[in-house]
Amino acid sequence: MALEFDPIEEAAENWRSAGWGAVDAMTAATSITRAHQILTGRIDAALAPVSLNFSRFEVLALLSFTKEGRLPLGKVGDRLQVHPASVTNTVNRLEADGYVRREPHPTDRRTTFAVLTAAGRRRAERGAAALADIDFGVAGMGGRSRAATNKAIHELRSAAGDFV
Amino acid sequence: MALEFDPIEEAAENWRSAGWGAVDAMTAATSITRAHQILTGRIDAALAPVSLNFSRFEVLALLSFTKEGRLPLGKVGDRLQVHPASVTNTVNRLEADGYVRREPHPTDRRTTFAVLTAAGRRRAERGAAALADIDFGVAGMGGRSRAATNKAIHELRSAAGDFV
DNA sequence: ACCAAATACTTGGACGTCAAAGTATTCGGA
DNA sequence: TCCGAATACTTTGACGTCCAAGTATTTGGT
Repeated sequence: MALEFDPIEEAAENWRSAGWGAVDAMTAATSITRAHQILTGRIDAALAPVSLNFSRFEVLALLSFTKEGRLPLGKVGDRLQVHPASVTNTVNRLEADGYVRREPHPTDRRTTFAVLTAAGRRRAERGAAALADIDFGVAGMGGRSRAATNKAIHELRSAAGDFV
Repeated sequence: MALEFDPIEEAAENWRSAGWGAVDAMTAATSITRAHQILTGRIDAALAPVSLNFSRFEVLALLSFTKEGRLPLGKVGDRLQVHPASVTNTVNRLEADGYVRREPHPTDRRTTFAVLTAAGRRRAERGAAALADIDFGVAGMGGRSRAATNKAIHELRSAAGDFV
């Protein structure tokens, strides 16, 4: 499975040879893509025994941080930065599993709340423990590297307009 | 769309308050996830006019770096680190668009080559130009940050057994 | 008060990814 | 030589994501 060489380094060499430019940018983009792939694999594996995946866990965690364990679906999408359709999908599944339930907004009938159930709150805690156990998938990355990554990506997110 | 605060920083605070631990790891994982989302969006948008996406472009680029513009499907998967089924899928699409064609291996009938066509080679070059134009999606990230990210993720990939 | 525009969510469709199973072929030890 | 194990790819199916369109409701300007 493991190659004898670093495939990203190899790609960078080829890129240079072809005179294609933006090599460091290409390397950064490819690295992030691969990192994401590694993390997703590890995280989903760690959450599977708790019958969650990262998206579902994120919703439960977000809800558990609110005062009342409830949030309009739209807010969930804003906070987690995912498409409204994805929120609907994720909440459907959480609701089917009994971790969340939908409730109408008392005055604005367009709005629906996702409300954490007791089971959902327990599930969020078990998920958090499972993720902490595997260091959120970044095992192998030193503390200094994590900080550097966070800082670098903070620049990217800022430039992308994630926040003011 | 843009929030008034950094949602990842917010999550870290909540995490800390809840006493959930591994906060820096959580932040790193979340950052990488978000970075990937930003890059994917930008890259796919840049490649759309060339009627490619990142996966398809990667295959064309990889083939164009080989001596004869051909590689067994399995090797493609190894190099790009994607599932065999994804390679089949991607090559199907490239073949339908006339950028690649399948050819049988002369001696091992289990093996199939993906062979770059002339149109495919041109398309790879246009794709590379389009990506260089947008700095592979990492615009906003300084050179120092890109290098730091590459180094940090190199650690992660190494620990994950990506190469020897 | 009215009605077009904005907002909130859901639905349906196109894709991409991976896992598991299926088919074909080659390898390697008894 | 034979046959089980390994290899290479495809197929099928479960998911997750986004976009575009559709429904319902509320806002806001006249």
